[in-house]
Amino acid sequence: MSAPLPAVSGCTEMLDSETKAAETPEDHAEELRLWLRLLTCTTLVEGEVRGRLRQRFDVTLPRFDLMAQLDKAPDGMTLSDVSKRMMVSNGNVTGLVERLVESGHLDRRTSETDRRVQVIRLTKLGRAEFRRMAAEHETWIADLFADLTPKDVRELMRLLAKTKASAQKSAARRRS
Amino acid sequence: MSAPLPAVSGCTEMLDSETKAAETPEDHAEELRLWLRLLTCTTLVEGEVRGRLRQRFDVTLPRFDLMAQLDKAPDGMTLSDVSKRMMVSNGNVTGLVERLVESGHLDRRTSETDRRVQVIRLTKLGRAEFRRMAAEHETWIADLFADLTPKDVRELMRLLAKTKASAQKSAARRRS
DNA sequence: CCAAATTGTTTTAAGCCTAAAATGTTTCCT
DNA sequence: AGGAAACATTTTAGGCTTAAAACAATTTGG
Repeated sequence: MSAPLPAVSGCTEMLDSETKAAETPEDHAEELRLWLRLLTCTTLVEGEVRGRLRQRFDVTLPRFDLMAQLDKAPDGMTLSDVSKRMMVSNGNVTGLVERLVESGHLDRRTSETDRRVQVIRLTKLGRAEFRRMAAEHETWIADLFADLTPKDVRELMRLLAKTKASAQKSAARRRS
Repeated sequence: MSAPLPAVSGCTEMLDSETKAAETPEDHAEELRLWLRLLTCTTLVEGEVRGRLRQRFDVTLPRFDLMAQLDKAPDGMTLSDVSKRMMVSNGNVTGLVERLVESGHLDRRTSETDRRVQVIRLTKLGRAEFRRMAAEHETWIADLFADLTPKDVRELMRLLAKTKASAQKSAARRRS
């Protein structure tokens, strides 16, 4: 539709692209490019945030992310909840929590009504440190996205919501 | 400007938000939400692609990404080039290449004009396997983004380009 | 009631990833 | 020429991440 492709696809000119669409090896180069650009943006921002967190607070991004989840849940969360929210594996959370309990940022206890469940919370220290980091973090993000107008931001939010829904649908389709 | 904030910022009503902008503790909640949504989308798609690559081809995403870089460079690339393109650390590439040479997908040789430099290329096997994977990969991406119209895709490309430029500028600002 | 399925978590094995230090090579400058 | 700076890569130490298997506790359906 727009970008010229390198002379790779060996198909000859389509005479009737409308009616023969189903038989054409479809061109998804645009979607591919979109995915790469999405990934680039995320990698870029994530790398910056990671580096600043390390330099300023000597903390890793996964630890910060975990604390961010807990900050929104004053009554604590189960490990499964955290793992779903963060979209990482269960085993990953186990280790992360271990280290944060060790450093005094988290409190972990077994649920009294279901002894399978571990409930974790921020400690006073953990909450205080997180708030300090979060405040600065917000300014970094603002700076990283500074060239976007409020309209750009709104539009991106809308399109990314649509993207997320599309991807979730596709993922569900595969699982079924 | 748009979303109501929880009663956290203790400042009283602004009478003149235009002229006093510099003194207000600024609200960057929208950018923060945008960042989280961007991250969610990427994580979602990345997770799907990772899982499908493993199931269908028993290959990891980083290996696939590295082969994708090399497929575009028939004359090979240096490790530094690869590391810059992939936006990962040098040491990371060293290990990745090691394993791919081991499995017969990559060929690595020391440059004859500069003995510091290692040039890597896809082997015949590596190229063939990559092409097979890439063809399928493209259909996965198309499916994951299927609900986006061509216009959505164009608009996202534009806005993400702007986002990338903004983030790069911010990162450069910090490094200087 | 009790076996089977389900759920929540941890463990394991392997690989990915980073920052920083170390190593080897080339270039630059006087 | 010869030492300093720059460059490309590897090594190191530590942490992150995953999938799959193992374990423990609860729920479910005969």
